[in-house]
Parts: sequence; C-alpha cells; structure tokens
Amino acid sequence: MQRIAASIQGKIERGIYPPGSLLPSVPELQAAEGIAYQTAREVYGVLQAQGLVFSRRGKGTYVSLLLGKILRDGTGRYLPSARSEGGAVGAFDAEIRRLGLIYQPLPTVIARERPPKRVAALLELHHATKALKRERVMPVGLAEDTEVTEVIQLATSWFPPDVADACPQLEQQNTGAGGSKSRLADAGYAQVRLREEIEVRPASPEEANALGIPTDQAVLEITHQGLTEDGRIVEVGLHVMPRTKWRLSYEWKIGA
Amino acid sequence: MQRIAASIQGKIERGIYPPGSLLPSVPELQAAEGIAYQTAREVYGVLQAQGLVFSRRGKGTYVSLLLGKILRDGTGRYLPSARSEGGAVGAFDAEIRRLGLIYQPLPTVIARERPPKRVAALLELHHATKALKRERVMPVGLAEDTEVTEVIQLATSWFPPDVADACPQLEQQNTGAGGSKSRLADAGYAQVRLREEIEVRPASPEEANALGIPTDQAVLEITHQGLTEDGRIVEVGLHVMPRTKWRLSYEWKIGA
DNA sequence: GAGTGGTCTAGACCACAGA
DNA sequence: CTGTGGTCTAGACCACTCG
Repeated sequence: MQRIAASIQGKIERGIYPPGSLLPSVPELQAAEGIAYQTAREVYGVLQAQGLVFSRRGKGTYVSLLLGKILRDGTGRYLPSARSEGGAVGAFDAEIRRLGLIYQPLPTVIARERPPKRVAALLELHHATKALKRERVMPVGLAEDTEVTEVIQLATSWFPPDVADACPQLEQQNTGAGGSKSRLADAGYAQVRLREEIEVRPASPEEANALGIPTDQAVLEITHQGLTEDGRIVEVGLHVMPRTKWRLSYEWKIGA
Repeated sequence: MQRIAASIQGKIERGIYPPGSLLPSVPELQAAEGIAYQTAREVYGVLQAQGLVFSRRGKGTYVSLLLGKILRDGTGRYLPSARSEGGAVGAFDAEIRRLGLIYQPLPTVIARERPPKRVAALLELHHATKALKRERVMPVGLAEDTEVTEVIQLATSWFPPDVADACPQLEQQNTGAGGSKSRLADAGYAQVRLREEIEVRPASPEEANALGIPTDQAVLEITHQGLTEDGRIVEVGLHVMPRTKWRLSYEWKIGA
C-alpha cells in the first residue's frame, strides 16, 4: 500500500503525472494493482494527506497544482517597506507566480454581522454587536489552464463597528494603496504591534468544502491581531489554509 | 458514524470517560452500536485526529491525558526575564502543571553526529561534518498515575563543533542556569535574533512511534534558529510535536 | 445512464501486550 | 493463549458530474 503510494509519488515528482493532470480512477488503480477498492482509495488518501493530490467527487483524482509549499513570512510581510510595494498581497502574488501559478482572485464578500465568539472577545465587543467582515476566497490556477483551480486560503478580517465607521474605504472592494492597515492608520488607528496565534484543527464541513479537502483533514489557522499604541485590538484576521500548502516563518530580535 | 463519534466526544468532555481511562474495545463498540468493525475503528480514528483519544496496539484505546492545547509563546519565552525564571523549560513545566499533568523528563541523549541535511545547511557545515546533538523526548503523565504517559514533544538541538568545543557544559545533562542559550552567551556566542519556521508534515515512522500517533497523522515541526550579532546561526532546534496538542503564538512590534 | 469518489458491511489475517 | 489495535479483501449502496 505504502509501496504503491510511493510509486505514484515518484511518478508525480518526476513529472510523468504533471500538475493538474487526471490520475487513474480508483477502480482502474484497483484493477491495475490487483488490490481491493478500499485499499486503492487509501493509496490516494495518503497522497492527499501529503498534499500531492486532490479528489473531486464525480470527476476524478488530480495531481495537485502546487507540489511545494508557499512560504509566509509573518514578521517580514508587514514591514513598511514591504507594504509600500504591495505588502502582504503583493508578496503572496509574487510567491505564487514563482511557482508557475496565477492567483485568480474572487470578489471580497463585505458585510456587517456578528463575529464568532472568539473574535468578539478579542475585539471586546458585546456578544450581539455586529462587526465589519471582509471575506476572501483565494484560489490559484495553472497559467495555461484556468479550468482546474485549488483554493489555497480562506481569509476573513473583522473590524469593530466604530473603527469601520471611521474608514469608509473598508467597505469598498479595493482598500487602496497599502491596504486596510494603511486606511486604519489614516483614521488614527495605526497598528504598532501584531500578534499571531497558530493552530492546527479539524476543518469544519464548510471549510473542507471550500478548500476542497477531505472532511477529516486538518487545517492550519492563523489568528492575526493588530494592536494600536494603547493596546486595543482593531483588526482580527482569520486565515484558514490547507495544512499541506504552507510554511510559516517568524523572526525577531531577542528581548524586544 | 460522525454521530457516534460526537456522542463519545460528549462523554469525554462531560467527564464520563475521564482522561487516561480505557474506552470500550473496537469489537465492543462494534457490537454496542451495531456497526461494522472498520466503522467502529474509524470512530476512534476521528477522535484520534482530534487529539481526544489515543490507541496502543495490544492494550486498547484511552482517553487522552491532555484534552486542551498547550500554548507556546514563541516570542515571550526567550525574554531575559523569562529565562532567569527557568525560561522556556520553566514556562513549559508551569503550563503542564496548570493542566493537571506532570512532566516526566527522560535523560537527554547527547552525541556528536552528522546532522540532517537541512540542519547542516543552516549551520553552514560541510555535509560530513559532525555536530553536537542534544535530544529530548518529553512525556507527560497524570499526577496520580504515572503508568500511562503521552509524549508531547521531541526536541533536538544542534550546535556546530567549534561552538560546542567552546561550551563544555553543552555535553552535560544539566546545562545550568539559563540553559544552553546562556552557556553560548558565556562563550561569546550570544544570540541576538531568533527565527522560527513552522511546518505541518507527515510523521516519519520513527516519529509516529515515539509520539504514539498513527503513522498517517501529521506533526507540527518548528525549526528554531538562533543568530549571533554577526548573523551566524549557532543553534538549530527541531521541535516535533503532535499537531493536536499545541497552539503557537508570536508577537512583535511592527517594523522592527 | 455511465463513471466518478465517498461510505458502509462482513469477514479475514497479522502484530503486539500481557496473564 | 486470548484480547487488543492495524491492515487488507470483496462487495454493496449513495451522491455527484457530465454527456
């Protein structure tokens, strides 16, 4: 079983099965290897757990578009220098292109609604207070074929109502140069400290569906918090991503 | 299936099945719920993926000793103030005790050997050069019953040979007040910057065995790098842990 | 309707722990 | 030797996609 998985892995890595291509169906694999149906599925299961492959019900099993991992530089991406060059979004886009893929942005969903309890607590909102939500689904595709895509991140940002009221551009699709952090700074809510909490947890059914991963696979979640000079959290970002597609990095001066 | 798993999860959370207790065997669960053997095993499989339960071949399936997650404060744990109070180890120990568990340290394995390629590259060593390795297996147990334990982390630190030669205490079990980072500072290799890279990857068979997790479950790996004033990496730590047991946190001043 | 992945049943054999 | 988890086979049904 592991043997068969390793053999397919080799073919993927040597380019015999290129990214985005369709793999043999489960019954085909079963017949070819002389194994049971369950076992054949499990072969694809371990490849899926490694992020080499993804399955679509009714269609088939495909080689993943992104065989490596995207590096997310936590401390570097928010430097003023990086921000002026497009910042986090720009860095993300560049990294994706380097891997031969293109980011196919979908419109940001903007709404005012009750945030999840954890977010409400961080923003110090009463439990029924509505906050501003900006939600992005981030798919990438092959440059030559935009048919098959893979969702690489679900990013939701929350802003307290008073902050949102002071920053009308936050309710627009495009938040302008420097992004939402710059708009907050313009309105007197400049962020001076950032905190990120990282967790690996089971995906909710909705998340598994949106990311196109099996329901039992875990996701990587970053809870990003932006603090102003007086210590108030004025932005909470939830980044949910497939655990197979990312590498995170943080760097800091000791004792700072 | 999900229904049965949720029901057992409820019993665990309500304390009907307390931490460390033995759950019904797979055949028992199968009979009790009128399901197939595979399905019963899968029930425990999803609970295991959530970190609520662990299985030992030949013995049975147990409720996990640690139902919550340990918070690892990446940036705070290396502050000089924290270090003088026992630092990272002290913080770890305190957090564990707060969860009603005790850290049952095993002796550190100390040796000089060839580090893995990735580590050698970070330390800028030729591929056959031996480095100093300090390896710890970190199990925790219930205070009242030290029979059943759960391994919570595998921590391996690597030091280049010249640095190790300058710090003889690094080859002792006990590295003294402030730990290895203080000994390095004493010898003129004070670390001024830290970098940590985080990845979720499949466990190697040895790791799965040491951590007592299923071979197909992913682990969380932190690559910790300590840099001196002149930018040299004088310590690389690899922390491998079950993805279900930890939460990570980083905090920094923007633009620093 | 035919082909795909996803879930389940039923039953077998193996590896390991412990009395 | 018995009971445990772990892996596999064989076959069924369901949900979904697409022609």
